[in-house]
Amino acid sequence: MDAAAIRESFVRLWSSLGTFWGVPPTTAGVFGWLLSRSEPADAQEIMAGLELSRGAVSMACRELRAWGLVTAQRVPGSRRILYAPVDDLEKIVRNVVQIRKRREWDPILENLREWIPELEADPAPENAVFAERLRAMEALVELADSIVERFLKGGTVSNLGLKLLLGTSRGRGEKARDAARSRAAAAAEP
Amino acid sequence: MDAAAIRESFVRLWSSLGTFWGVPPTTAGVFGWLLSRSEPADAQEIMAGLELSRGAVSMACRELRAWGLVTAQRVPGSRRILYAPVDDLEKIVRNVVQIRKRREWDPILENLREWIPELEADPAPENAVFAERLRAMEALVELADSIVERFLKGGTVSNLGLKLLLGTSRGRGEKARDAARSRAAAAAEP
DNA sequence: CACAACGTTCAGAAAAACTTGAAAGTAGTG
DNA sequence: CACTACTTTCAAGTTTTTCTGAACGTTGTG
Repeated sequence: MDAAAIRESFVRLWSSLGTFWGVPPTTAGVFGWLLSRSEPADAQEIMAGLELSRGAVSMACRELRAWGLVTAQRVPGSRRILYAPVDDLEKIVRNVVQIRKRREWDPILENLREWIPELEADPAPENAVFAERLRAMEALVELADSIVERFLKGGTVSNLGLKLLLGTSRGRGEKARDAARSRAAAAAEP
Repeated sequence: MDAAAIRESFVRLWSSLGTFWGVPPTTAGVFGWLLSRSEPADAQEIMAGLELSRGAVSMACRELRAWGLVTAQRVPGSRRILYAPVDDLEKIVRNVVQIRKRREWDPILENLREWIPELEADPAPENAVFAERLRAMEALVELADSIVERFLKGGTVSNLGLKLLLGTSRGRGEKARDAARSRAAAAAEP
């Protein structure tokens, strides 16, 4: 498989990954395509490279800018805009996590906090189990929330990772992963 | 808002959450509906409760069983099957994470490991940036992988959470979250 | 064995999500 | 200001995903 084929597969993979972080495949594909190139590209190049319509490219780039995943720069003396991918992976993860948290987790927590007292006020016994489950859920979401919050505010990914990796009890047949782990930790903290 | 209305909103919320963990809304809705009840239910009740077709209920329940989120139990002396939601949140999270990891992350890692050496073998200089990005990505995915692996194999959620919460540097204006955190930690380790 | 009571399957309908392309907007230029 | 070179928008079309329902399979019963 040569470089061109790898690039193509990579873009395909990245496109299909879109669902995972909540954007349409084309949008994710544009980001992947940008990542696979060493230079920024303008809309026409993206159109040509991915066989997309002008409109699709425009919308994908807008979305990517909104996620903080690409930067746009105007070429002086022209209306052309060059798009470059943000390639700091940590920043990418942070942006995605932050936006999804706001969009998805925060509303959940709000709902739970509103529902639980109302359910508890209702004396019907068949609600007890439901209320209890909601309470457990609230606790878990709050916990997850504070972990994510801490990640967003502060520590680096590798920091976070190392804490977890080294701080927890060992000796459960983990040897196989040690090599990968060290490589990962070293590379993630450049 | 009375209990019935809360139940309804909860099911709606849970349905919309389906995308988040990778199942169709109806499937997620069935799980939410089961969670909102204190007793197991059979297919007919689910059909009636959610206005779904027989087929949809059957498929949703199969899927939920495959994810390890509901248990099925036959009523003795009848063909009827009662479905009960697994309500151990930690188990739920673990199952979802495990399945998604297998389906989505593992293939990514395999691809990266295959592509990187091939790209490095290609002398064309415009591949250097791409290769470098793939390496960074590999490192991050491997790190994430080992964290997830550890979570799947071992520590409890609250364990994991506490390690992170208490082990990392403090003093960045975190006071506001302390209350929520303690409640969460206490409730998650019953 | 035949019938009743359920569960399962899957081709096709319905709905949702995505993309296109043509029209409209805007910045540079002579 | 008129013209060109771009980008943005959005209604309509296309593709993908999800749901339905009728036909089929199984288990229990008399």
